[in-house]
Amino acid sequence: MNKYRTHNCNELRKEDLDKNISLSGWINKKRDHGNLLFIDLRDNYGITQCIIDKENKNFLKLEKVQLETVVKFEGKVVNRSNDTINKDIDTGEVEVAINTFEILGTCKELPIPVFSDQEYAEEIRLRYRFLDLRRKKIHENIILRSKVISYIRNEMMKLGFLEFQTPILTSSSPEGARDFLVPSRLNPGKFYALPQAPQQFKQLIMVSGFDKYFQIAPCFRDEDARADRSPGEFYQLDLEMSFVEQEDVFDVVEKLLVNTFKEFSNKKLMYNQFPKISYADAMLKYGSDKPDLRNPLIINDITEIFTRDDVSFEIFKKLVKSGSKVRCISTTNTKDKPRSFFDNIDKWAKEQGASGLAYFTFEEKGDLFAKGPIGKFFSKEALVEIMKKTNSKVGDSIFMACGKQRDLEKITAQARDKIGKDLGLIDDNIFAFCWIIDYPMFERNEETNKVEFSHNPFSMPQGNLSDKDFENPLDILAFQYDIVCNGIELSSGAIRNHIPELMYKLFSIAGYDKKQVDEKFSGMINALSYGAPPHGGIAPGIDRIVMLLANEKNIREVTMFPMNQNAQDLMMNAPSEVTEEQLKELNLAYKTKK
RNA sequence: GGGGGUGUAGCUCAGUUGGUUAGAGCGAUCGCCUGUCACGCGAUAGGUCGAGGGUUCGAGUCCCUUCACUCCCGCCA
Repeated sequence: MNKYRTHNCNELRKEDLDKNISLSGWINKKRDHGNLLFIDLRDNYGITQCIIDKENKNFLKLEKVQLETVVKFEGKVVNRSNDTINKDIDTGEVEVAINTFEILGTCKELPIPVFSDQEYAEEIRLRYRFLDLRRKKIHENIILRSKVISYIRNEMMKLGFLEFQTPILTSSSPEGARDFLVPSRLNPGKFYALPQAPQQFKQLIMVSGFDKYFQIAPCFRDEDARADRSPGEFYQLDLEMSFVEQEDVFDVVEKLLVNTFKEFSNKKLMYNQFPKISYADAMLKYGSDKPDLRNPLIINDITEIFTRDDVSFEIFKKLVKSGSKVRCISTTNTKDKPRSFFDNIDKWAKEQGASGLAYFTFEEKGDLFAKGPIGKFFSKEALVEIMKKTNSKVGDSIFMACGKQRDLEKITAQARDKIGKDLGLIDDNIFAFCWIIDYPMFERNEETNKVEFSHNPFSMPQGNLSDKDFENPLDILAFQYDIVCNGIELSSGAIRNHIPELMYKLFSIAGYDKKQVDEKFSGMINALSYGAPPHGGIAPGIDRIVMLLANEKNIREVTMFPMNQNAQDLMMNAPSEVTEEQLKELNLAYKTKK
């Protein structure tokens, strides 16, 4: 028999009445009636009410024991009278009459209570993460994460994928995020990098003939944190398949995600087959390549309106003449919204650094007219044209902004979210997935004016490219795709370029000559020239999937031991200083910043 | 690197126009209480008001600087 327990704290039922049992766990809560003491004993599995009274010689000692002390109780399972049954816990029909107890682990005064629904400052939660993790909600989130990962792993194996580990110490790559570097003791002056993703390795696995690979892969990027982005490390379901086209990858991932989300959430899926939206369409209609499709609002381009003679909104007309565009959002039946609704949105837009959002409402009093501060600048005919372009009717309102394309996309995308939320148009009980496809291969860096890879340099360009196509590299599309859910980017992937000559060509457009490519990507480019299968894959973010399933807005709520915004682990005290000897051994010296 | 928010007891927070000794709930300690499940009742302890400087007869409150945490922008192929 186990020394500590015969049952866990969620096991005892009516059938166990009169049994002599032992339980071990944490003292979750005490209710001390002076001569009668109730103790809720908690472990990973649940809670059992235990009871002792003054007749027992241990009563006075137990009365003094602190919350969160780890104890072992020996006692008898006894019945609860009908009026004292607790339906909120699984063991609520019985309780344990304590005979003896033993303290297994003492507990000092708590810096944060474990038994409480209160919110606490993150700093203290992270410092005492082991206490925080005892609390119900986050404890369940972490268990959910474990179950989701097991489920995914199981599904992947059923689909014929093999799981492989790839190196954590690898080489720095010139593209992408900032690397975490690790000095090499045996190779002075040289550094490993932690992988931003096992990108090259998974392609090499395909070249090695393994056909279908997956891994719950740690990825390391030294970039600043956000609510949905941990600093340091995160996990991806990294997968890659040989002899596939884009649609084959879509099939696998779509089924996997639909099954996973149906298994672990009661929320409805808006689409069982994810709609496919081209990058260009997404940028126009949603101003973003991660649109929240729960939000029905759509952005329209009405630049043309401002070239008409019967429109006299001179500020916009002038800007349009010098190359700016005008885009708008139409809201349904908002004519009765108070003035403050419109002004708040305009004010909000100014706070976002835009020049504001102009607005008016289509109204009819015998004749069609636009109500609002700028309504008078539009003729009836112009209004009809706007209604046509935006699919609006009388009673609807138009919010518009004017600017350079990129700024305009940004502010209208934010405005779409803001107005959608303000109008209550977003159903929180829905998951709306979509694919974003047809990403451009290259984009122009606005600062340097250089052509750069817009996403992954290893992606396969679309079409049979002739030399002529390379004269306009910005027009080349890639077999590159993202999955988005409720406005959160869940993953990105691509069909890879497995043809070395084509790879050199594309890299040359981004300003890398053959020698540089050979140096930087030696492992890959070399491998591709020894018989590489066509292949492609994707890498859904595990943390964000669990975040959506757990209905959390912050990734730290589904991460066991996260770092804070400054990439510090407050519990383990990382990063920390190292000794002179350690630095010397690594041939390192550092300069103080000043 | 930049912008916003927050910082008062171990924890969560209140603190009016600048005005006497800075409060509450939970937790801790002590006492009372035999059916609670957020048990109840009474008492006690617990504070460099994030830090530094300034204005003022007087600063938790106003001003400046700075630190920490957080959200956002940049960044994140």
